[in-house]
Amino acid sequence: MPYHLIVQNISKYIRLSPEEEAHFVSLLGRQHLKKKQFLLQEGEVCRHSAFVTRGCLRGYTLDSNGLEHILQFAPPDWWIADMYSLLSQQPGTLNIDALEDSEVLLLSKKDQEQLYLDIPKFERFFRIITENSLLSSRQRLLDSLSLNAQQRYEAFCQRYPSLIHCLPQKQIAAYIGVTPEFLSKMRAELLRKK
Amino acid sequence: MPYHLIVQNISKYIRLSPEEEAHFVSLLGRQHLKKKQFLLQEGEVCRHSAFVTRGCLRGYTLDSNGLEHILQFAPPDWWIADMYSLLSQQPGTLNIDALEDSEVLLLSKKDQEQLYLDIPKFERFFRIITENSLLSSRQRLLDSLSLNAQQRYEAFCQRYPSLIHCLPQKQIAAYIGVTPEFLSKMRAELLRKK
DNA sequence: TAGATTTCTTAATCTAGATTATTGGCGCCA
DNA sequence: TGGCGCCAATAATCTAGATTAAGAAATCTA
Repeated sequence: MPYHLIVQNISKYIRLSPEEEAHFVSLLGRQHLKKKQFLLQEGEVCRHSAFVTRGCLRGYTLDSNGLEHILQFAPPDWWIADMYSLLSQQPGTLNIDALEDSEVLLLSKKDQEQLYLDIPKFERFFRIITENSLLSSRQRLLDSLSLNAQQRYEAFCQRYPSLIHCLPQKQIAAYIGVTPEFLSKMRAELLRKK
Repeated sequence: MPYHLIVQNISKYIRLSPEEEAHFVSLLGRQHLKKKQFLLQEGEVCRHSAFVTRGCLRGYTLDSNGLEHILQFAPPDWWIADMYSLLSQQPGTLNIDALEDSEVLLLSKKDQEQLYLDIPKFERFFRIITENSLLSSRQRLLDSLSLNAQQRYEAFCQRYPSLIHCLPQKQIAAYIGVTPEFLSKMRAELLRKK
């Protein structure tokens, strides 16, 4: 059963009766993704929120030069979606793919809207996780405005300690906003200091 | 009466009965701010959400070199707070001050929590405005990762057309993340092209 | 197992934007 | 009326990080 993780995730913020819990779980789809497989591609309309139960996904965009800019990594116990596209139901700009073989649970936009009406506690749940996302997004924006590349790398290491070793460096470089060459140089300098 | 603006803001997302509306309005405090006056300073605990009815506020942090980094401008009809501090009730890092003489309506954290219990529709309201904040925060993060200074300036002009003329250039420079000197140079180049 | 593909490193060169300094304009107010 | 403080413009110099290139190492694939 891959459901205990999501049930536990929700119970951090709201308390569901067994029936409510069963109803919620019945709405969830399940999808396996192979490494490099897309959950969502630029230009598509995002129709689901995804909750990761295994593996690791990433959300990124391509700029006009074809460079990848990573908005978010999603290891297990995290939610991921193209929020803009999900909310507006317009074609989005986010690509979401799997960095390794992964499994996600899917909640459709339609079911989510209905859930707000059937079990209003879910308004609270999604309000709180949206607040948390907002906090981390703002913190990252501040980091990108006020820290240099080395400080951003250190911040990344603190925030995602589990990912440093399992992720290829070019992914980390794209996340902190430098070229892989420059990250390599920084790492060499950090090593030399110790 | 400064209340019609906030009532109208809320009615975009939820429908309140006259009694609910009156109750909500009765919770609001009112504060006038002179130009340069602080609503909140670094190190304080943020105890209110503020809704701007007149003037313009800004939220910014100071980095280790004393440089200002502007997270948000808040013209009338916008909400502003140090979300991190408001949610955690820990001392925050945000400074919020008035760029011109302004008026805000204040909703205390305590009243906001109680409002969620008394009128659950407010869960929905704040979920939606938090979602919208998240969208704009992510978009700005992407801009800062993928656009150069000139493109960020153009994006700013599109997003805050009303502010371009009433704000001193150093505020705009701090927002888009360049020095005032460089903004001046870019503006000169843009003029030359036309 | 070889060959192909991707990842990481190092190094030389280049550039967007920072830093520092100087100037002039403009409002403020004693 | 003049002096003071703030703001914007310009220009010279400097630097963090990009770009380009090339080789070594690791991983995939047949």
